Amino acid sequence: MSEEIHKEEVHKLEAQRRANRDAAAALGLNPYGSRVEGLIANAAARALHSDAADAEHSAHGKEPGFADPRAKARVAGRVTLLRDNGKLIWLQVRDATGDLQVAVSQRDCPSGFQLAKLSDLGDVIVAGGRVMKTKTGEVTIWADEVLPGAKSLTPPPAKHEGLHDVEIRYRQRYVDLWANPETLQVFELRSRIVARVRRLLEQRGYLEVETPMLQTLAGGAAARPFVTHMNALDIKLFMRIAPELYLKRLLVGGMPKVFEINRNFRNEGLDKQHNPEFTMLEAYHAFGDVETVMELTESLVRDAAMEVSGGKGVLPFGDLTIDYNKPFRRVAYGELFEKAYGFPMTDAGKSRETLKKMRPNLAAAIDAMDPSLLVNELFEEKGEAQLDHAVPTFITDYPAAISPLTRPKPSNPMLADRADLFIAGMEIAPHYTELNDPDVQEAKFREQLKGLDEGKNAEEQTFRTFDHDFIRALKVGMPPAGGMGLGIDRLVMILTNQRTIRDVMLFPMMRPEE
RNA sequence: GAGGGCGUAGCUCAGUCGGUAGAGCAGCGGCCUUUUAAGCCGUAGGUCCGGGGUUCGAGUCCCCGCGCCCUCACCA
Repeated sequence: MSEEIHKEEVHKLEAQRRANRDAAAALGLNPYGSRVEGLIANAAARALHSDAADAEHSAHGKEPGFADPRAKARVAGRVTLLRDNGKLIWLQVRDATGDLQVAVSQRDCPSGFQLAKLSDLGDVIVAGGRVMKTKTGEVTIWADEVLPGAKSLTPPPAKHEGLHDVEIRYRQRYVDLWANPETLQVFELRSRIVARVRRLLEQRGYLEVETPMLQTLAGGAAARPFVTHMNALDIKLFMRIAPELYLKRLLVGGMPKVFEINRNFRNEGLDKQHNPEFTMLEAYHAFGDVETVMELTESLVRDAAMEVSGGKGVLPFGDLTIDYNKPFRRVAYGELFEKAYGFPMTDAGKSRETLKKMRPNLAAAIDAMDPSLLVNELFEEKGEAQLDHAVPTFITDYPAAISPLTRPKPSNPMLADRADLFIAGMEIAPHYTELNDPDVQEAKFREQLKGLDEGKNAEEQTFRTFDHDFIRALKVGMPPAGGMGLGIDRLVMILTNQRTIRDVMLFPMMRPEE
């Protein structure tokens, strides 16, 4: 590409920045910087300020042989404000810990002053000098050095507005992160939440493992997988939809407590709570049951809430104030059902009538429907709505008929040993007493496959397959176990008060540009 | 998948009834050594998302398309 053609296409604002960059280079400075020793964060530099040292400097600064007691600091960041007063330039420099003012005086720092004159908003610079306070009380580095970090050829978003355009925020997260400090804060919290979850699991003796993300069969959940191909073996592969069946194999092998925090991939729609790749914690506890893992989840969520709230355990989510200190509420599925409809879910006749009234055009289909399925239709319509969104709540005792991969309750085989945690109306974690009888599991697999012959499309046929190796593993003998799955993205949403999953994912799925 | 909203300067946004394209910030030139959304003087900047149509005339009205957002539906 010829230089002239290239220049013709360059936006005027970029051309001006290129000219400033080249002028800095002409001063003998590398506009893209190099290694710098002794950098500290802006927050740390700010903390070095001392009023006493300032006072001593103003009292005796002009005396010969004066030893300046003010701390020195060297910081680096983006230029977010730039006020040129002629022979004194004020800069605001932003790093991950916040903004800090830097003053560059022509008299006190002639070489840095030359560079400051050539700086543009958005440039990365390094500044060092004494930490002092201006007469208006702003902690400031009075520069004795200014060095280039990286030239920004791109004009930044409006300095006080920040970047509003959500599409640019997601597509160019690198701009969003520095231009909108709230964005960086969410992802710092996310990192701390995940670290805290991991630490608690380790403290409780869970071993962190990594199981295949590329699988020859995509099992462990009912979802459409992404399909890919492996050249070396010339085989079809699936991106995993869940790690469940591999983690259970590890229980068979004798690992007593395992967990994995990693990505799942589901080839389904996108909305405020769904992204095609998302992060899931799954944990399994041999010789535990649904109660064991409910207690685990409650501890994990409370612990993470403490981390985010600075120990208070109370956090806002939209209009709600959610208190994580109290024991999470537990409500039986049947209880919510009865509260919503005024009759027990065992009353199949009334259930059928009620559903027909709600969906008069589907009356024929409803007549043919299995009672437990129509109960669940009704439940999803009004049952979950009975929950208080401000109170973290486990829904327990799901009907066994809608929980095919869960053990029935020993005390009542119509109910399943399953509980789902809801916070703010969002389902964030299911819990199960896991099935470990190979014959029962095999029968469930066959039942799932059978349903496919009627009505389901060919695409679904291709990925609903029978996992023979998993049955083989269960035949070796898997201890009884409790298992749970926690949607990390949704947990982060709730704890950081973000309304959409995209705001807690650094690079959410977007349609490609052009 | 259905419905609705949005797309205008680098950024944030106005744009009335269809009548020559606007502001603030950023930029450029000038002045200024304690500014705080610095100030003052001057100045430049547009594929109005793309394509077609109606009209004497379209940012504005109509049609098609693209992207994003919202609501609903689908989805263990």
